[in-house]
Amino acid sequence: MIRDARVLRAGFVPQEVEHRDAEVNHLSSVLDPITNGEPADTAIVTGPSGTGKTCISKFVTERLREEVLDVEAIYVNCWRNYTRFRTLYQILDDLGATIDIHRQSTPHDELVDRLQQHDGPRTVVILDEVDQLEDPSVIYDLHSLPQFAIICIANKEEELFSRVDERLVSRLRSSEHVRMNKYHDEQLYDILDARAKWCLDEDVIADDQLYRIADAAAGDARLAIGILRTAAGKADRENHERITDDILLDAAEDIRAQIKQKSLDSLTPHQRVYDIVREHGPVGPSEIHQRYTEEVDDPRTKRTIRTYLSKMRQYNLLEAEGTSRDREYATVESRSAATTT
DNA sequence: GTTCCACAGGAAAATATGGAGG
DNA sequence: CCTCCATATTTTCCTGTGGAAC
Repeated sequence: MIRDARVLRAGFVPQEVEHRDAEVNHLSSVLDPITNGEPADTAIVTGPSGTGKTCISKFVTERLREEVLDVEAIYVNCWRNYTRFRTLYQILDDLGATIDIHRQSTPHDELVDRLQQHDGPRTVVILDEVDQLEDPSVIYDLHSLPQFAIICIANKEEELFSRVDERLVSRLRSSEHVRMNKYHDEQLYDILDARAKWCLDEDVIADDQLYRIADAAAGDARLAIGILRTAAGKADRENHERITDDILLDAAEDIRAQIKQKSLDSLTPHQRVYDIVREHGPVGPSEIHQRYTEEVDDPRTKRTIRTYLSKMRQYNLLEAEGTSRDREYATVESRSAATTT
């Protein structure tokens, strides 16, 4: 029943990108100078999750590599490589220039020097989730090297700009900016339909089911494809002829639970803090810490709890109201599968 | 207004953790 | 097993902010 499972996997780059012609062309035009061997500007791609930022960036660079012989593409996820050192190391590693770098004793500046001396083909560096970098100066490092074209991917441009210093802000403001919006339900349907045709046998899933997935995903393509993948996998394992509505419902729940669990897993065991906020409704920091201290063996200090809270805010698990003494934390209302009907 | 104080979050020092090499 | 080193986490110390009580 599943013809080609790759098509539904995360990170799959399709042959054709649906409904993103303008954005694809925009990004292509930024990289266009490379086809003549000239340096390209830095591009910034922003938009909410699941809008295809990573997808079109990879798509455009792959197409560029088909056109131009001498060009390399490097993809770095800054979420996983969130220090300046790691990011630079990752790039050098992909270039194959890390042979004699030992983490001891190699100063950061030498990594930049090493990149500068790199005289291979022109290289497009995709910095994904660049707003997760703890030290965004790595953008500056790369920005000054003409042999590297940079694509910065971030959720919100303001958050990106607020964290980099002045000189970089002014440079980034003048660079090309591709903004992505959430998909409409019909667009999402088209994407799902295309993937389903590729990956699944005919009649495994009905049109109206695809519509319902699109609806439940609320404009997030990654979520939508995840639901389809989970549903297809489950139907396959259980030897169903086709995807039933029950399976679909389960899959939608599974994916949401997975996403939340994934966020929770990346926190320390002291995530009890999250439970406290969930159980006691909107609540201020003092009360959180007080309750937390009572429930845990070796409590952390208030300052550390503040760090946890702000981390959970980043992960979209909590939201905060108020900026000073009036601040209260609450759990984020999870967009349920039944938001729209 | 003014004062007070809980709060946010940066910087740096202190401490825990992990992993390579003996 | 232990030691050493780098890295990761936590604590300490701190400044600036703005709501609340006066």
